[in-house]
Amino acid sequence: MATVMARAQFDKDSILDKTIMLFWQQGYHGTSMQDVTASTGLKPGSLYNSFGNKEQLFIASLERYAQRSADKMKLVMSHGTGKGIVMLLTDMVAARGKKDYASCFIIKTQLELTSTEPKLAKLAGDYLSRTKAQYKLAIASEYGEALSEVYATSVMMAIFGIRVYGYQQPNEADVLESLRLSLHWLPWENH
Amino acid sequence: MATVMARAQFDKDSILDKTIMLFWQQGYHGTSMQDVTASTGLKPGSLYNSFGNKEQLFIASLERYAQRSADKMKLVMSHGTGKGIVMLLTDMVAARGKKDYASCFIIKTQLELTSTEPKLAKLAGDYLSRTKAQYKLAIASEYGEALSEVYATSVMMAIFGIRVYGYQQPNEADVLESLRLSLHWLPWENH
DNA sequence: AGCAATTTTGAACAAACACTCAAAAAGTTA
DNA sequence: TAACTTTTTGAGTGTTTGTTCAAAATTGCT
Repeated sequence: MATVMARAQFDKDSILDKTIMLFWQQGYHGTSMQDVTASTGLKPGSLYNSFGNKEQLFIASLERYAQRSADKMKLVMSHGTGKGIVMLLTDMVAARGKKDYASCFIIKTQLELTSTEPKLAKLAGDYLSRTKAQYKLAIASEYGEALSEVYATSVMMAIFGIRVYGYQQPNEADVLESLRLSLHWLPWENH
Repeated sequence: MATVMARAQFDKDSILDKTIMLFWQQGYHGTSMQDVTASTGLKPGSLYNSFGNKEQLFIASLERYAQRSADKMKLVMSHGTGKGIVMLLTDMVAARGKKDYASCFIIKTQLELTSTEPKLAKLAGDYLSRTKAQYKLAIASEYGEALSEVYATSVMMAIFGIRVYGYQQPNEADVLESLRLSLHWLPWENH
């Protein structure tokens, strides 16, 4: 069986990076496949030939985004659990100021699609569960098993708080001070 | 000028209560006007004659929801600021367990529509700002002006955390314990 | 160069969308 | 009851939606 085939003329990953931005900012129902063809330059036929349909394209986008988040978390946490969490939270607080701020793609998916696209929402929920499990594991090794569940819960809730509160453009120092108060067990830098 | 007119055969508010449920659960883009006619029993003509268009119907729904939230907050806080906040947060944690849990309509609106329907997202953002301002005012009178900004920020972030984390169906006791730790200055009941 | 497989094209599709409107029905006053 | 106004009806508007497909172009291999 000869392996004779023509290669695609575009890079799937760079297409996904563009659809991530669309779905992330506009949501699943708020993004049309024509938005996608306009943004990527792909014709409908190529798009469907490569990615199947809208749902599968969304799943591929979400997976790529989640993988990147997980990679970043792993990298930062290698500096130590407490220090790593402080760095991650600080980064999230800083991201809030940027223009076109769009919270977190996974969180937005969970909120938007729980009722209308439960299959996609479950995907998002699973990513969030896995993230929490990773935090718990890391926290357990540095702060002990007993506290790890409640501490991991606190971290997750703090992340959700930051990501949603970001839209309000609150004072950065106030948010950081609030986090310092809430997560007093983390090794915040003295200021 | 004689006031001669036929009265509507339905109650606007009870129609709005039904559209609130639709928009709240499915979002703006995820809800079609046909969903609305199916759910309310109204024919398209009646619907448009009474509420204008989809955007205006959504605004009316959001306003009614926000008014109810504000009323409840005012009522509960009349028992005292600290006690009131504890009661509100405890209620939110309890709501998380119910089936068809759908976070908070206002928060979901902010996340879904910031990019595609900025006018509607701004409405939601304004409600959240007003809510925070009320918390700050109440906190200032019981805990002092100096702490009120950071404490109010903490409360808002805790609310966002609870409302999003609710989808994960976490252990209720863990969430409450995490809140007790984070908002240690509130008068939590001993347990 | 020539063949076979894949990819690209873009016009076209049915379904769903937000919304309209002329005619019929119903309500209010006199 | 009659006159007047508003409301209800539901088929129908044009547009946008997600998706398809036969034909053309491109690619890899011999």
